[in-house]
Amino acid sequence: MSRPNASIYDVARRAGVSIATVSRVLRDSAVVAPQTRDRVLAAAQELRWRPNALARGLAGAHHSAVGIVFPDLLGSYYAQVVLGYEERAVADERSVLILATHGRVDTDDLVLDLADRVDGLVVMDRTVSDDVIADLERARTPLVLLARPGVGSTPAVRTENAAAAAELAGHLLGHGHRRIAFLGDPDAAPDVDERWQGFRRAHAAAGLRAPDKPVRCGFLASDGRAAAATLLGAGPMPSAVFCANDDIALGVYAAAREHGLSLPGELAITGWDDNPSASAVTPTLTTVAQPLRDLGRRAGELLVARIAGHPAASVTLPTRPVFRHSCGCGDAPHDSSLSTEEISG
Amino acid sequence: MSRPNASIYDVARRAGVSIATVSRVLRDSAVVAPQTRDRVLAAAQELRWRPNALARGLAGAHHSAVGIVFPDLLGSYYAQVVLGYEERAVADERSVLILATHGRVDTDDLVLDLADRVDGLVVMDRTVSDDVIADLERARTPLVLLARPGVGSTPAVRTENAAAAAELAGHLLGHGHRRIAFLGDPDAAPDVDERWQGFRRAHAAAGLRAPDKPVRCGFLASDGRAAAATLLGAGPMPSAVFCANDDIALGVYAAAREHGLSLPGELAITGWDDNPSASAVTPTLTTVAQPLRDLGRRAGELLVARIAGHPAASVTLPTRPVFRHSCGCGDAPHDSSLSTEEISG
DNA sequence: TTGTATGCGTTATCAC
DNA sequence: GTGATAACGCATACAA
Repeated sequence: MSRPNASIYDVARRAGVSIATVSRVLRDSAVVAPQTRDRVLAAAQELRWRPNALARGLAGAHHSAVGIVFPDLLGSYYAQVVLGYEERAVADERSVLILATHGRVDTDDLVLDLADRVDGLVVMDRTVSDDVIADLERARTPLVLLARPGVGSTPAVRTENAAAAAELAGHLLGHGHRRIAFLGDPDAAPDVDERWQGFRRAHAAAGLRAPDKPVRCGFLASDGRAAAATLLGAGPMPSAVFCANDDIALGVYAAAREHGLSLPGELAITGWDDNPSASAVTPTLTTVAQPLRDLGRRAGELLVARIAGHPAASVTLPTRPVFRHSCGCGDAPHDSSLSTEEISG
Repeated sequence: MSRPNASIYDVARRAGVSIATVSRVLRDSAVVAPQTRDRVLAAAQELRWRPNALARGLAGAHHSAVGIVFPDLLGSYYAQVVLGYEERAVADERSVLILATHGRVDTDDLVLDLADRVDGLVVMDRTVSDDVIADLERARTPLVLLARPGVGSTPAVRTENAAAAAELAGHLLGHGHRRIAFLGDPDAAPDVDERWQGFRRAHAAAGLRAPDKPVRCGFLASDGRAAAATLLGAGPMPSAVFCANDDIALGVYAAAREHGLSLPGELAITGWDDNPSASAVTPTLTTVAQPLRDLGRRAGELLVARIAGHPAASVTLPTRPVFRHSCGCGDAPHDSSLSTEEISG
């Protein structure tokens, strides 16, 4: 709204046509005589006219924009997902509005406001209350859930967690580990909860007893470091640590070194995400790769489809354990095959 | 645009008042009789009415939104800055639109489109051509530059680079290093260029000869790793590596280990940014801390001021070298004082 | 204190 | 092919 700019009327006048014609050439809809078209284009150019997005939206009943709500951008996870989403949205000629909830509590109103400015919305994790989700659905706002289970008829885009977690935990168990700590907060995100479930399932499948509860901590390296410091400082030491993500795992590396523990000999460690740094640290980190960028992209795709009125079904993207050195594997790290095929429905 | 919703007319009718009155209570502007106000509020509630953002913007000639253009969100840098910006914008009741340029070349049009949907714009690095910057200024779009020099009367928010780089390089020189490689691409970002200048200045000040040119590489750990692999594989080995950011430095750690080099004994390393992982790796990384979140916040602040019509001057935020172990310092890491006071103008 | 009327800059439905 | 003109939903002078 910075330009006290030319309007469609000015262009029409200068080109000697009506605004209807200007609108037509602008959207190259309908048939316009080539020479008329050229005159309009020339006039628009000379006046440096750019159609007003607000007016266009009001008249056309659409924003040409989509939104996404996420907790924050710390760590490598959200940034990648958001980037994939943005890419898809822009490819569809839509602007993307973001809303980070941080630790804010008054989030509901912000989300509702955001919803008023877009044609559709992607909501990650548990950033938005189920009440608001329901309100939005009731108001017919096209919605796609990301990294959280679908509710009602709202589709969700997710990555597979439980099976991969079970495979990874089973692998650790196979290495002979009998005291494996789980670092991460199942209540912090649905994904973590599913990893925790898979972790327990692997123990059960092996006829072993999993720890009663996880060692709860945040998603950052500093969180993992603090949690590990406590863990390693008291009580019976675990021989392995299953971390909810790579950042946490990296924090555990630091804590383990401070305790003079050799890795993976005295402490095996696994992460999740396959960060760029996962393959750069020593020992290289055994983790689970997941298509973060695609995750965002698919969410954008589903949303665009819903906006167009097409039905959209939930999708679960496959994940893949990547065995490197930190779990105790030797010099021949190998990748597992996909833990799951892509699932629709 | 999902709700075939109630309009201000519906609310007015239901409350038995005119739309002007509804508008008044909505913005609680002017004086409205308490009981009238209550009736309107009740009607709005019952109809679940939410004012149309497009219509509001069109009538009021503003978007209540701001935008930001950045290259991507990889690494820890941009994400933090964007987060700070978003926070500030939302505090001002503005939505934030993002545009990542990735490697795209047709960026100019996207930026112009974005500009049509916001009240003001922040542009990072060299994501936008100077031509477009000029166009935007000419069109009176409030603009703030971020992590790049100001142009004309457009204010910029930056962090100090040259002095801190000189201090850091001088420190390395003080440790006795005589072959220090610079890893990073001065052409990739103005900040990197200034670090390169400071790096050279320190050599000159010590009467020593700096390398003729930098070892150019991208911003990611993988880039640093590849560059370091080449560097360490051929020619005379440097005894220290000055990296343009922490991610690059982490990549160098990996390459150094593959070459069997002990750190920092056989190779000293410094980074930039003070990532969360900088203090978690072994040896802890000597780097330069800069207030990323504030950087974004200040940009938002300046932009909001400009939008309000206030004059806004450029700002340079202070940075601070953090000496840890990777540069060869012993067990008593210490922080330097601020490299600069905050500078306005 | 409240209502009337007009403008904001498009799109789209009609005629011509 | 092109031109009037009515929405679109709200804000706001101007009246009352």
